[in-house]
Amino acid sequence: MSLATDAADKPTLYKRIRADIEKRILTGEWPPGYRIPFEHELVARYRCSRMTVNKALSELAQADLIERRRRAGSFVRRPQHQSAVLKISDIRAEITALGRGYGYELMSRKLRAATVADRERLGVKKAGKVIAVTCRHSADNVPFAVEDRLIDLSSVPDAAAADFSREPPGSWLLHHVPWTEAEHTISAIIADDRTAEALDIAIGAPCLVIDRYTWRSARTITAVRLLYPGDSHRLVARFKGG
Amino acid sequence: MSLATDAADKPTLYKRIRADIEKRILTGEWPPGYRIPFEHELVARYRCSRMTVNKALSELAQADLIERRRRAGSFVRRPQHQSAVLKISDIRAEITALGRGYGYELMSRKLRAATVADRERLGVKKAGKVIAVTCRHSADNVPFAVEDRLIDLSSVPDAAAADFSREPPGSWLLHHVPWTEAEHTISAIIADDRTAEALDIAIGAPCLVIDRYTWRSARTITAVRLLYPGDSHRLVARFKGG
DNA sequence: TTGACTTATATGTCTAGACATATAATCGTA
DNA sequence: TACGATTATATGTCTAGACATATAAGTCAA
Repeated sequence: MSLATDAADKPTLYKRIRADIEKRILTGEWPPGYRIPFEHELVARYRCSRMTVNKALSELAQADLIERRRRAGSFVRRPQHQSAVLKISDIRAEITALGRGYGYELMSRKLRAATVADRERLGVKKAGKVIAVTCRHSADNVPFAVEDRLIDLSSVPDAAAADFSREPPGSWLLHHVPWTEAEHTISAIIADDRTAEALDIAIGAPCLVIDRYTWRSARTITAVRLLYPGDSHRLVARFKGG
Repeated sequence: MSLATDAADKPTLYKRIRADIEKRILTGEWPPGYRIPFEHELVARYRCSRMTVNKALSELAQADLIERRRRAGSFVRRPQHQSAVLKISDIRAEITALGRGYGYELMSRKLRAATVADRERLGVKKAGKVIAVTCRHSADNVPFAVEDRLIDLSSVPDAAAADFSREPPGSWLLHHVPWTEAEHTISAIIADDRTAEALDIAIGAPCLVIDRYTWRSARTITAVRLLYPGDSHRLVARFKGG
């Protein structure tokens, strides 16, 4: 179970080392917590320099497959099963990347003192000003999503000058404000009449909901709710894993 | 705009190089397509060996921030906004990680020759045997999700011996079969009567749907559809970004 | 037993070279 | 002009060292 390295081509040495270790981890031969061989042991086994095995191990550590501790060694990490990671950024980019015509429509934009509900949604305590934007994105003239967004002006004062009549707020924020953390919540709801009209679907039809909160170093930047037609839109994610 | 490196602490050199470049990319100073300095130029600028800048650039390439091309140089990549990454693995682990009591119930398990519909769903052409499993997951005795899964026995022959009466097929597969690629599709539907009964919700209530296909080196392993009560369950993802 | 000090060691970073390899650019030819 | 061969060059990988640093483990005293 350990001799055969079933590939016949010859990748570089450090990649082979990395793949060997990865396989042992993925097959469970080296379970979580297992201490993988020290660098000097791998150096002996593969007859190479330490930099070569170091590169292999560094990449495994970067991929969170192992954890490296000085003086102690390198250990197989528990797989991060419970956590879900979702990365979606910009609807305009998403649609144009699909080769479809992007359409944008500002439905309302209000600058106001934060209401209690606003403050709750943004998770801030102090009163301040916010911008509330509602808009619609479409792909090839078909409604794609409606967006309901709140921007904390005390975090993003520049946003007061943006009117979002042509550029969607998501794109604007992406280019003007670097974020450090985001949280997504996905759920499903039934379309109410207002939503149904905006998305051109029937009342009672299912909608996919994505709520996203974005922070920069513990400061809320924006909270956004995106509503997609549930039976037509699909959020596709493809990735490599282990 | 280029002198100050606002940090006062002294990280290692390659990390400083990496951070310097990353900052220029993220601020847009070096836009997508921009050719960043050659390794030998960075070597001159930072007065270090090539291996040091190579390590910095390799990590940036691994993070998909830059693309490296032999003879041509390293180029800032377009941000991968359009792509979504979703990582969900094991419902049992997910529920126990939340500190809730996990419950599992096998509703049906059938071993059969693959029907046309099965083959289509799995994306395979040859006839073969499959296992079809329907089961229910619950958290603290409340229905959490129903699972409808197809396993390709020609890819996972060992699965024939597993009866899934106690262990959910997702967990079993996770521990027995390493996968290399997965694709998720998220959508929303209205609960039909069978689903409504299994999830203990009203007919017509919204459901969150996750379809997942898993491959190992171009071979389909399994196709699974998970149905969650749309208004109660929430798929939460929190992550750091840049 | 506990706490403080010392030591051994695995990883972290770095160097100054080397050769391999893919490919952009150039040049020559049909 | 179009195509094929050559060359220059930036990256890819690797070596055999070096010193730095965090820390597990051992030592010794209170």
